[in-house]
This record gives sequence, C-alpha cells and structure tokens, in this order.
Amino acid sequence: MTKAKLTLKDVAEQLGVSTATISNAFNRPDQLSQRKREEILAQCKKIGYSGPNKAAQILRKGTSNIVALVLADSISYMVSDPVASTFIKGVSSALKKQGKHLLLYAGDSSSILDVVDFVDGFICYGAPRNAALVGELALSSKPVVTVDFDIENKPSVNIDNEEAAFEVASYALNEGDNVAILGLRLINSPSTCRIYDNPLIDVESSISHRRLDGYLRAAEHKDVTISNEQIWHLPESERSFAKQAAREVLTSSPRPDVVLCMSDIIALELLHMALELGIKVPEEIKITGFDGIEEAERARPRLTTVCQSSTEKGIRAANELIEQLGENIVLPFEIRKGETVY
Amino acid sequence: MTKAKLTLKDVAEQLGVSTATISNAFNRPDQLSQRKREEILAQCKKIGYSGPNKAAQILRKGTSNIVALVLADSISYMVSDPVASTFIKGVSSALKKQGKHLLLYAGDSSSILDVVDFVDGFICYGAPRNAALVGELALSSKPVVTVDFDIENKPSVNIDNEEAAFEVASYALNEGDNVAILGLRLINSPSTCRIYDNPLIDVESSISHRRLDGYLRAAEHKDVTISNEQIWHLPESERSFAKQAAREVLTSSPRPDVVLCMSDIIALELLHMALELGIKVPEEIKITGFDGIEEAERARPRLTTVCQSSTEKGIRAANELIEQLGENIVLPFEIRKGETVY
DNA sequence: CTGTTAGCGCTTTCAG
DNA sequence: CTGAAAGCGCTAACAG
Repeated sequence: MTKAKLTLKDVAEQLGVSTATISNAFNRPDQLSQRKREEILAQCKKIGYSGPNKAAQILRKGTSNIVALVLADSISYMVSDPVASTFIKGVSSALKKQGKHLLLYAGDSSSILDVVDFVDGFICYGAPRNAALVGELALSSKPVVTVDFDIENKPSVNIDNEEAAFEVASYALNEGDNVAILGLRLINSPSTCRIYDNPLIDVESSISHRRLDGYLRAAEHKDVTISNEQIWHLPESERSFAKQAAREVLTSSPRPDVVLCMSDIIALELLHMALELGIKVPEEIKITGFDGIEEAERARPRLTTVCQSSTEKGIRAANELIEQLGENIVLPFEIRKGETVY
Repeated sequence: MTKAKLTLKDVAEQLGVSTATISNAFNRPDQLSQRKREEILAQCKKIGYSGPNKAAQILRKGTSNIVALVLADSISYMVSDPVASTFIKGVSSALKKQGKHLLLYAGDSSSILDVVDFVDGFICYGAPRNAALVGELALSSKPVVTVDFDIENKPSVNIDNEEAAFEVASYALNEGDNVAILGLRLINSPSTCRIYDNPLIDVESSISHRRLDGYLRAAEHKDVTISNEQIWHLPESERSFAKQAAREVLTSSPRPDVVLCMSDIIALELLHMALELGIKVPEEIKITGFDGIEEAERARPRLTTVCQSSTEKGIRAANELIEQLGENIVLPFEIRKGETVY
C-alpha cells in the first residue's frame, strides 16, 4: 500500500543491469538468454515489481490493447437490449482470445476524442445516435469496423436486411391482406406514431429503411398495398414504445391481418397483447419479428422471424478489426418459421 | 489521414507561443486571458489540432477517466444476465455524468495487471470467479469498490441478503411444508446437483450462503426442516442449469410444496416448467425468486420475489468510487408479493 | 500572464 | 548479448 511504486529504472539499478535488459526480459524474450531472463523475472517478483507500467507503454508503443465498442445509443440502453448484448458477447469473447480489453462507448457521446488517442481501434455497432461521431470515425487514423451500417472505405459486417425483410414478408403475406408495419426510427419523432407523410430519416443508411424496402417489395410481389397510415414509427426497440404501438395496431379498425415488426421485442409485445385481448394468433392476426432473440423461441406460439447471429457478428467484427483485412462482410440470415404465421 | 499528427509542441511553435500556454488553454482556463484562450482554441481548430494527446496525459497526470468494471465472470456471461446488465446500466449512467469511461473486465481474467496502471479505479461486481483477483485488488493502490461482496477496508455496496432471504421465505413457508431450495454456487461442482454432504464453498463470503442462512432461519422459525437432499446447487444462474434443476425438483417424489429460488431466472424457469407439466402454481407448488427482474413482473402468475434495485446499486457504486467516501453502503430491498405464493 | 525545463516510465535504436 | 541515450507528448513547478 504505502510501498512506493517501483519503476523499471529502480529495478535495473537494484539488480545491477541496464533498463533495456529488464525491458527485454518482459517484452522480448529473444533478446536475452533464457537463464538470465528467468533469473530477472524471479528477482522482480521477489522485490514486488510486476512489470512495466502500462500507461507508459501505451504512450511509448502507441498501442494499448483496448478496443472501443461504440454503441448506437447510450450504454444504459444498449446493454439491456438482447440483440445488442448478444453482440457484445461475441465481441468480448473474440477480444478476450486476443488479450484485448473492451471499452464501452456510448453513441450519444459528443466526441470520440476522449479515447481516440489511446484505444487501438473502434467497433461501431449501428449508426451512432450522434451522427457527428461517424464523421470523426471516418477521419480517424485508428482502425474502424462498422456493423449494421457503413462508413465509406471502412470494413464492415452486415446482413442483407432488404432481402431478409423481403423473405419474411413474402412468407407471411397473402393477396388481400390488410398489413401493418411496426418500424424503427423511420421518421424524426420521439414518440410512437404512424409515419403518414412525414419526412423519412436516414433513408440511405439505416437498416430500418432497408427492411422497409424489403417489406414493400414483398407486398408489391403479392399485390398487397401498404399505405403510410399502416406504417408505424417507434423511436426505440423498447417495450414501452412497443406496447403503445401494439395497442394502436390492435385497436385500429379494420384490424390488420398481418403485422411485420422490425424487431422481436416489438413483435413479442404485440403477440402478448393480442393474446391478452383474446385475439387469436395466427388465425386472426399473423406476426413476424426480426432478429431471432431467445425469447422469441420461448414464446408460445413461437415467433416467425428473421434469425441473425449477433454473436457471430460480434466475433467477425472483432476479428476484422484485429486482422485488418478491410473486408465488407455480409453474414447469412435465416427465416425461422414459428407459429405466428401459417 | 496522411496528415502527420500534430503535437502540442508543433502547435506552440506554429502559433508562436509556449507549450505551457497551449496546454493551459486546454486544461486550465484560469491561467490565461479568456481572449487569448479563445484565440488559441480557434487557431487549433483551424490547423486541425484537437487537443492534447490522451495517452500522454494519462502517463503524465496519472489519471485516465477510465473505470474498470470487474465482473464476477466472463463478460459474455455477465452481459446477458438481466441482473448484471441492469447493474452495468446504473454504473454507466453514473459514470457518464462524471465524464468517465467504462472498461469491462472479466472476473475470470488471470490478473488485473493489464489495466491497473492506467485505470482510475475498480468497481467489482460480485466475487470474481478467479479468486486471485481479490488479492490483487486488495493490494492495489487504486480505489476499489466492491458490490455484493466485501474486501476488507474497501468501500462496498450490498443488501442484507440474509434478512431478505429470511423475509421472503417467512412469507412463503408454512408448518408442514415440504421445501426445496434452488441455490447458486453452493458447492464446487460444474453441474446441477443436490448438495448432500459436499463441502460448501465460500461459506463466509458468498451471497448465496447468506441467502441460504436466511432461508434456513425462516424454516427454523416455522418449524420446517430442510435436509441437504432438498437443496440444489446450480453452477450459474443460467436457463439451461435452471431447467435441469426445475425438472429434478418437479419430478421428485414427494414433490415439494414450496421452492425457494436464489434468482428470478431460476424461479421463472421452474414456474414455466411447472405450468407446462400442468402443475398449478401456487395451489400445488409455491415459488419464490430473488432479484426482482422485469421478466418476473411480466410472468403470469407474477413471481413473488425479493426486489433489489440493481440500477441503484450501480449508481451508488460508481459514485462511491468517484467520491471516495469509504462507506459500506447497505441498500434496502423489498419483498414483492406476486401470485406464486398465497 | 508567459516561457523554460524537468520529468511521468518506458522502448528501442545503436554502439560495444 | 548488454548498456547508454533519445525521445513518446504532455504537465506543472518555477522563474520571469
């Protein structure tokens, strides 16, 4: 406790060798005889020197073994989202294998400047709520890997959201269906509402719009029309918003026969509310989700949804960052045919 | 990109002032006139200098604004646990307010040496799986706050687990009941099993044993005896283990009338399986949980459990670390009377 | 209010 | 294989 912190220099002096030798003993085994090295390491342990100071190493070497995971939103929000936490799981397991550490960074932070100088790179999960971060990341000289969105010239990990949405919708829709869509962040509104003619946001970049494109393409194929009054916007994939939207949808008249939901959380909330109101699923209303979270599998009836492996995404993103291959990875997805569609 | 990184020294030269002035402009506004300061900041922005290099600041100042959150187990495991992720939520929101960053650190890591030199302190959530970390933390000169366990002379945040378990069990138990307990990490076994006469682990330190003490005290008060054959050990609060234990309990004969579970995850799994098997809850079997997670509230029948605010724990732990008051905080809990006990 | 300077603790040429 | 010395980029004490 009160023990003054030993420096490499102190140790060199005490052991009567040069600082380089101590440094090499810890960092470059090839630079000295095995015997000498072990002797030094043993001595160090004895006098209580646990190795070179990491802060100094970071400055000197320019690497820290810390990877920042930039989440789309606040950490508080992301960490309780099952999809995001599964992704984090993947990232952390891959980083651990490489001896890297994980710094969680909120996407609503004002800047990455706080950490850019010492982290080894960024994994960016979803377009950050604060769009300015994207610009900073694009300019940063540190490696960046994006997931579920893209930054020009940066490696990325994605699935084909448009195609996935197309497939699940194609499976659920039939001619003559009255269809509703529960979407995510489609317009700029802090609350649940139908999109009507409001200007759409991030049309080019957001996965929500890719999914919407897929749904609409499927509808077109099936000769189903979906008006803007039948498309809901939810500000977040959160239960409270999902509940509001579910209630609106289920109490609207005529009630939709099919509801395409952009996340499983939304779909599950809708499913529960439908059952509570005595509405039969899928007989009276069919429901599809998106993501393939565990809870969707546990639900009865089982949710029909798009399964993507968030763990795999995390692993691939971490490895891409470390190996710096510069790839734009597109991962497969799978339609899980549950019992909320027949 | 190809732009050579500017240093403070470069900038000072370019602007024709001393390095101290630039440094002060960024760090100590009181050390120079507001006009000069703004002028310098503006110039810096223009030439693309975004402020002093953080890695150098960390070495020089000895602080980084990074707090390590040492989780009990691997990050992968902890991040998908609802109780832990709620705790993380609390920590991250409190740290954010203070402009601190969050480094996630796995409790099964071999050492804290990797980061101890540059983080500002440690929040340790649950006794780490690798017990050696406790020793390192105890000796570390960096501030440490423990949660759900204690290290001598270090501040901590806890609830009274013994009393909480006592109260919930007292509420559930009646004389003559046949009782089972689904416990966590009571003995040293990697799989679900009854504890029988196996040696108990961490008897002094673990919250599981505090809870067990509370259950047994309540049983004694109610003149109920609970033998070691009726106490199950689960290695983790994970659904798969919970399922195994639930099956064993529900198919054992005579079937218990009351099952006291050391986490809501376990209790919920038991509840679901009971319902699936057509066993009436609470008529044929009463169930209590522990923690008060959201899902327990959504379940039908609603789970009777001990509610503790993990968010609050996280906030208090973070603030304790920052303010360094050296307190040993004991937070309140609350028995939530759901419908799994009557 | 400004400038000079000595390190923070380490790594890594380079010469021996 | 070892040792001396030059910084990595910055801060803060001190002198002006």
